[in-house]
Amino acid sequence: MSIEDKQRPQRTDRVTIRTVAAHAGVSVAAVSKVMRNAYGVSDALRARVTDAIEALAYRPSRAARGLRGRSFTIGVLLIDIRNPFLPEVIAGVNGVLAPSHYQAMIGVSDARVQLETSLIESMIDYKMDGLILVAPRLPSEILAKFAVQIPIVAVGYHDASATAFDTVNADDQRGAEIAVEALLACGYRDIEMLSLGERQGHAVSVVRQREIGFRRAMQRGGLGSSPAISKIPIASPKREEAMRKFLSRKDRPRAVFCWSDLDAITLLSLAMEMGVRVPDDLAVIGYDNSPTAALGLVNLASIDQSGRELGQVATRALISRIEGRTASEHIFQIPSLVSRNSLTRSGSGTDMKQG
Amino acid sequence: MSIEDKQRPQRTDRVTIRTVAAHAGVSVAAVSKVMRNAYGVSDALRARVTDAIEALAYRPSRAARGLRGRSFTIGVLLIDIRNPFLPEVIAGVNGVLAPSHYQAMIGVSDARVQLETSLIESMIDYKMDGLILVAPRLPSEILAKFAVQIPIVAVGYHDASATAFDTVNADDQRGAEIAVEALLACGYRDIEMLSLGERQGHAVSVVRQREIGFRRAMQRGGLGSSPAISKIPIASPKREEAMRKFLSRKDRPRAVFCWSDLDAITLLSLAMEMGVRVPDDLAVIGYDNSPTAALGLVNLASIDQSGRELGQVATRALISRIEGRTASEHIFQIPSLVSRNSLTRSGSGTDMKQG
DNA sequence: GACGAGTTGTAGAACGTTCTCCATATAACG
DNA sequence: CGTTATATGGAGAACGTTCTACAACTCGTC
Repeated sequence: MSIEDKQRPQRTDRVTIRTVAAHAGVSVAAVSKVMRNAYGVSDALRARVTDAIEALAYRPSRAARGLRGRSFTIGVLLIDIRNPFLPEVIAGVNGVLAPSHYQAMIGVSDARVQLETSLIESMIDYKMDGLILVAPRLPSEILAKFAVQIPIVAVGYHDASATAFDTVNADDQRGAEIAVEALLACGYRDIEMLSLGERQGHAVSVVRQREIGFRRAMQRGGLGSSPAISKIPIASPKREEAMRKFLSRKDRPRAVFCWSDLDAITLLSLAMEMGVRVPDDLAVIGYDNSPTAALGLVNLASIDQSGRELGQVATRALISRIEGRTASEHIFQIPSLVSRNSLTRSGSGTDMKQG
Repeated sequence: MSIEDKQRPQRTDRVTIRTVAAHAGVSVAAVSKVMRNAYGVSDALRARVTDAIEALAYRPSRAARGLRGRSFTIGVLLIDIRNPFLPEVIAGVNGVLAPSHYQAMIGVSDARVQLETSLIESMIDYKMDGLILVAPRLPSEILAKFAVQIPIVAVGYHDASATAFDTVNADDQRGAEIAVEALLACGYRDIEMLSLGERQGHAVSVVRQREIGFRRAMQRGGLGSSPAISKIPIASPKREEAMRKFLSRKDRPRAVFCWSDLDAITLLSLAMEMGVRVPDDLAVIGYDNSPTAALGLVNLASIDQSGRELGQVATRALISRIEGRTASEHIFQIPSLVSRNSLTRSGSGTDMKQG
């Protein structure tokens, strides 16, 4: 039993930059230069190297790259993977990234601050080139601290005063206003908002922004100085319970604006079960214009904020930041209303857009 | 202008293993040993090092780790992020991983073989410790080739003869059988399956497996040797078109089994729009038991395969493989029926489980 | 009091890139 | 022909870990 017999695990001897260099008869540095198409490479050399790369099917190690320079990977952090709005954002990100040499790696934090922190740290430790955080929970100061180490773009995070990172948002205040205006236009006066009962809802969260917009539009419409906002728990047994309670209230409002389709759709469903007619007894308007809302069976009017576009814009912003921009950008998108039967019987099918 | 003036970008001098070693007054190797809790560390040394780690808030670089040893990251590859079945799998994966020191990074291939390949390669290049592929499109030989380089567990990929990687599946044949048996039990005889029109549907795909199960159960029930299976395109304009056509067919069957809730729900919706009553004119049963199916508004009977559990089982299998197992495992889960109104009026609410 | 066995710590070579200098070749110009 | 600029290729030091050898030290034990 010689030492050689210690079977090295699975040494599938990798094709490294050295292999390529040897095969092409040039130096390692030369290959690296070609890869990064850096300055100082003749056409002849480039050809030789690219041929060798092709012939050997060489792929640079992302781990090694990250150790020294770029990893050509951007991290995307999702608060939650169940909300149908988020896949749209991913689709936007992937769409922009596809033709580039960047790739996206996604982490899911399940809305837990601790996991969120550790995922961001991991992504930094992986030397990813930049981060897109979708609706992060962490406070702005902490994000700023991270942003020193890695370019960051936050989506669905309202902090236009942040200087260390960029933000990309739909104008959630305006979205809520549009919702209220639509309800007013249909003649409803007794309107309430169903919002999210967060443990720690900072002002930066989209939910709070929608509340602000709701209040403002209500006041502007002359409907009292402190319009009613009910908080619905996020977890499943209490959530339905709260909705049922809402639906069976004697002073139930005539119309309701839900912070998310997720809630609006469940509400619609419970309403049907409990014999509350929509929109005759209760008009409902949601947020996100999710695929389910568009189903004829559901037919939920909703505010559309095009997650896809948000993802695209965020990705472009991130890349420009990776490539050197230092001044922060804060981009706003204007949402629009998609009117459907839950708002008014006549609203069926027609998508009336509003600026 | 001296050379020093060339502002180094953002040198946030990182706390490295060397910093920790210096702070604790020990060697780099000692710190590494403590990190990996390797053999040959005294309690005193361990204490000194852990204190230093704590004090400096040291985090090992994942990039550097990957270069030499483990990266403590596992990659999850999703074919598609829109199918509501997939978030469940992720939840299962994250649940098992949470207490460990592993972390999941997710890639989304959008069902494109090329992107799938390049994502797998990227994950290998990142020196991830293992891969969970959910419903991959690549042929078994290619997966086997990858499996030489990195431990792989495939979920929703029926190849029990694979020796290079593990598979974790719900028994999709049995699931389809259960669906057909339920329809038969309700007295339906004229049954058709709505399947997926894939470009390249290999036998390993869950869809084909469900077709096989469908055929077998139909034959066993004495309903002809080649029962009808309609293929529905996956892309959006043609998809609805095909469903409308199906619904308006003169020889439309009395009951239909859909390969996925995704299709079943859209079908339900279109049926309502076109005045086809469910289940009176047409009974419908789906697959996946997605959250939307459970809505009172939708009330779709469906085969439940617990994506969460699949994710958990796959993760455990992967970890055991990472830690040395070489014999391949092929795990099967038995799905169950969740009966609802789309199957029969009386089915409302009660979840009748079947083995 | 020499020798093996066991324990604890360290030096230093990987790992696969990037990137800063530096060396050489060629061109341009007086 | 000498001098200077410019283009092209290469050497070799990082980057932050892991991990194999090996050194040093402590005990028994003969």
